[in-house]
Amino acid sequence: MLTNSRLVHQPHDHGRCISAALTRANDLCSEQKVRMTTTRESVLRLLWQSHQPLGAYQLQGQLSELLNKPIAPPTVYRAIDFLLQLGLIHRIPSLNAYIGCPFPNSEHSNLFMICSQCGSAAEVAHNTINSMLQSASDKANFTLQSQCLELFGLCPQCSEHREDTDNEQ
Amino acid sequence: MLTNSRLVHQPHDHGRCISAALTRANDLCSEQKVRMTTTRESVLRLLWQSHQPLGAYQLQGQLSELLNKPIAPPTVYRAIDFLLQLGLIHRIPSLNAYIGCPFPNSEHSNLFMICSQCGSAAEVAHNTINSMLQSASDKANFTLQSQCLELFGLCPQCSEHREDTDNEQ
DNA sequence: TTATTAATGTTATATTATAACGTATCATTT
DNA sequence: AAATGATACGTTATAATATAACATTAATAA
Ligand SMILES: [Zn+2]
Ligand SMILES: [Zn+2]
Ligand SMILES: [Zn+2]
Ligand SMILES: [Zn+2]
Repeated sequence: MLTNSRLVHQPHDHGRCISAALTRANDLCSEQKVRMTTTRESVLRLLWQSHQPLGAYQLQGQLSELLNKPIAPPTVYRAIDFLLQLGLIHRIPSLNAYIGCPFPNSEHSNLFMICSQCGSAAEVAHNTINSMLQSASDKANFTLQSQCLELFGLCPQCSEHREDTDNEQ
Repeated sequence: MLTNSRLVHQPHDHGRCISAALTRANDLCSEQKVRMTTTRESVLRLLWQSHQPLGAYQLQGQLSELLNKPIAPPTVYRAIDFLLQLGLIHRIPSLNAYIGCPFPNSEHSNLFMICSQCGSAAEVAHNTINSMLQSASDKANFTLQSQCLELFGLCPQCSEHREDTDNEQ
């Protein structure tokens, strides 16, 4: 099992998250002979500012501020599409939002644990779950191509707070 | 494991799917002392016309035709919200679409196998997968509240056709 | 340089969903 | 039956998310 859950839900040197992500991205771009432009890198950087998924129009606003010029939706969506293609980010459909992928190279399951309180989202690559999904598909004669798994609940931090307030009552 | 996969992907007496769904719905409504109105029942019926999820505006068009009068979006969304609340239908976020739930009473996992060819969606309630997700959440100190699992690929029928055309090449 | 491709700018519009407020319908009590 | 209160629906406007189409600019190749 591969996960960034601890990082997401605990204080950490987040600068390293960001720079690691950017390094991975640049490497992947040279490898695939595609261009990491200013717009694209900025969008990726913004998505890595926090461990919370951002919507396209949130990105638009922040990008506009960052680059100090007006940015129209297509620009944002183009950058998003590019990053999605390369597997550097994911779309979280139930939130209409996007988030950086912590392990863009490895096979993984697109399983997210999304906190309904603070909005953070941790990604988990879980081999056992993956192979169960595969075998469930096989049994149903369903040719599995891709998947999108979203778990909603309370992250470790918000769970604790919730217990605290529960106890106070 | 509970699934409507066979029904969805094989020829069957679909009238029974529809009437069973409507009966379940009416029972649930009396039980919960809420009203199954014409609009609501029509929407549910439309969602059960096929085993393919429908978008809100597709529903709007079909509802308008069925009731022979103009229907505005809020009317559709109200019916959808009502049916979602009762657990009679599900929203499939990655499609922005809605589909009838084949087993609205039982505990289940909201796992869908969605055919990218024909658009059909089968629902699967898989205890083992559910408990794995629960234990993965536990391990991460994540308080699981709800989930939404979408598998994309080819349904049995479309898989066969695909093989056929593959062989022709 | 020139041609070619790739990326971005710009305008308009499609698609999905909700807010706000008025009207009608249903159920309950008098 | 009439009055009341609650629920559902009608109507208009608008928010939020996403894409189409075409012009312009920037990077790469010939
Ligand atoms: Zn971090
Ligand atoms: Zn949280
Ligand atoms: Zn059926
Ligand atoms: Zn199919």
